[in-house]
Amino acid sequence: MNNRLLEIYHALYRHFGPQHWWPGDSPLEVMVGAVLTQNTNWQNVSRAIANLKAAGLLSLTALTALPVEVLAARIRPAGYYNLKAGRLKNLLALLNEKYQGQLADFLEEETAVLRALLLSSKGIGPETADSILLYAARRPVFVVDAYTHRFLLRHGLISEEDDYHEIQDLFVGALPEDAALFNEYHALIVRLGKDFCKKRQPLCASCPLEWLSR
DNA sequence: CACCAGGCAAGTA
DNA sequence: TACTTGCATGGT
Repeated sequence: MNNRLLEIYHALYRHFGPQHWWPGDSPLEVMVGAVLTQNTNWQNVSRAIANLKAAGLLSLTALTALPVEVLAARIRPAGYYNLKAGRLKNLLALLNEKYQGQLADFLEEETAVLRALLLSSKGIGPETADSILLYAARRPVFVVDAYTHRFLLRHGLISEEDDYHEIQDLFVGALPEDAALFNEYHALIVRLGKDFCKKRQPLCASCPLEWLSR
């Protein structure tokens, strides 16, 4: 029934080509970006990360030493800056207290352990945790975001009440457990969302997945 | 001008 | 348990 999901992947890949995600030069940058992009346009997140880089602050020690108010000021363009500065501090505290600031050790933990640790940090929910697992730790974990939910709903592949884990299991059940595939698939879904599946456009006239509804 | 964007947690009933 | 609300900037 649901190897539609594999067909969809191939259709998206044919249409858009590889997306080269995640935009981030290091695992730390990916983790910071994952928090900053919560309910926020990536363009705004880029500015915030550029600010941190320009100030030489994109390291675990520098961010740890930085007062939370100063961190908030630097990530201002990403929106919710007070909230997100606190969330980043929570994550830094976890790394410092349980892993002595050794990010590499943290990222080598078993996937289930890593996920539980991330979720225990206040401000990291399922999507942010899974983004970090996939894009920073390179684990075969499928990320479900607002775009994923919307395009599946719009094409009648899920119902309103399906939650995060049910949608995630659809993909995991239908696809080979391959981190590179999950990475590309999620990136392609976001690309589809930006180009064809916005909230405003009721139905995608020139959508590359037009064949689905027949 | 209104509405939207790679969410999450806390408050209410 | 099931809604609702706060958080905030920059683009369309």
